[in-house]
Amino acid sequence: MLFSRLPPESFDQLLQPIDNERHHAGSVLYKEGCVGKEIFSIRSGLVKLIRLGLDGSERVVRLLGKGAVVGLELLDQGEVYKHTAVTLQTVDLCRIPKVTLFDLERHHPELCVTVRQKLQYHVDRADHWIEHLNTGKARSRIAELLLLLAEIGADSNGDIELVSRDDMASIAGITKETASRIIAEFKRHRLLYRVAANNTHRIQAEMLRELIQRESQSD
Amino acid sequence: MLFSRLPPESFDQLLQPIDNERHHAGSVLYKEGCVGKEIFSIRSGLVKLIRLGLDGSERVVRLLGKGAVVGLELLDQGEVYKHTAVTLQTVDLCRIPKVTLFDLERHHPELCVTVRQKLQYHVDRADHWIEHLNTGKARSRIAELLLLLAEIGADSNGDIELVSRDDMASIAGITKETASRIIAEFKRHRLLYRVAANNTHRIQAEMLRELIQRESQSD
DNA sequence: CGCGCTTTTGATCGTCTTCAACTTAGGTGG
DNA sequence: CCACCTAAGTTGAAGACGATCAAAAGCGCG
Repeated sequence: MLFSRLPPESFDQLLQPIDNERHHAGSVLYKEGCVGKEIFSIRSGLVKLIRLGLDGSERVVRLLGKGAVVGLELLDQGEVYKHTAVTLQTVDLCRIPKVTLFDLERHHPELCVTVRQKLQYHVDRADHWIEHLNTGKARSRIAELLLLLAEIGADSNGDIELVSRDDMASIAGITKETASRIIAEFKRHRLLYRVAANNTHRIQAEMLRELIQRESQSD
Repeated sequence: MLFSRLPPESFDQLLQPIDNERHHAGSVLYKEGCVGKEIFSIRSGLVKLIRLGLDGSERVVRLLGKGAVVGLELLDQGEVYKHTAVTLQTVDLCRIPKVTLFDLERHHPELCVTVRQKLQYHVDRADHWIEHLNTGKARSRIAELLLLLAEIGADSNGDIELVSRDDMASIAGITKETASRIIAEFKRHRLLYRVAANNTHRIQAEMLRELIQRESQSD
């Protein structure tokens, strides 16, 4: 994670502690516009970053999993968070005070590069979001979403936990009804099926990719 | 720009030069997937970053103007560019070899923070893109686009240079015909009008914002 | 078991896409 | 300087896709 390249003794005399925490699904890590002093490194589970519209509607702008760091905007850009961060599953994370990061950075300048890489990851994810989750027909977008979930949120078996239809809708820029219909269609065609009592699902990644290709060439 | 906080003498003995260049509209700065050794700091004019789809279609993922730096992915992330960068207008820029940046960074560790801020800017722009240019009805999106152009690309009079209908379409995730119709409608309602022989236009920012609000509450 | 919430499904409606024809603008060469 | 050519933009008509509204079904939980 963020500090994996630092020697253990660097942590001996920190002014503020780095906490490990476990959150259940639906926990709000922080809110858009609120002053904050902590960033979060995700050890496991999925977190969504959302923006609230004037009318109260929410738009998901990023899904982040293991290894990602959220709240980095606090470092270079003022004291308020730019998104609301909500856990989508049970999430294990480190809560890192911003001052702690500054402390460590003073003795380990190379940490700045690590942070930059974490930021670059956000850029890459955002670009991918625009290109794949907000482009093309609804069917393709949901297919892309399933592939994304498999990429960043798969368990040891490669299985995924589906997000709510509302979240799917807000991710893909469609309505929850459309999302529901498409998921139902995918299940009927066996592109997606449940493998446990909870909402653990398995996807046919290759067939989903073929579907995406078909949809785009017909346009 | 990127080096504004560095002392002038830092540039005396650089191994490689920093060039100032002027490009006309339609110039390709670099291509997605190509190995590159230079980043670009924009002094004036607009640049688009695009991603190419499997079918040859292009998707604009960012518009950048004065002060933005493009190609930063080379620093932390391998040697190839992740987008194709194309100038939309006459653009003045600095071409900065990546090794030069590393050189300078060695003697000026604070430069790393500056780079981080430039990256954070990309994240902010990408989030804004998702929230405003890829959400809601086509009319709102085009209105948002005009506001964006005014924000990052306005001249000293606050006037903007319109982008092509194709670019509008690729930015907002709609078709060029729809973009054309909406621009025509805006002109009819005097939300937008030409102020010179070239395509310099003036917008009624406040009325556009009202339009956006109206559209979203009726959903 | 009943309550509330999410999901599903259906029917209708509106927006945007698509395809095609036409117009305009810009650039080149006669 | 104008005729021509090509690319960009405009406009219309048709149809598709997704949104919307409404109702029913499924599900978790007290």
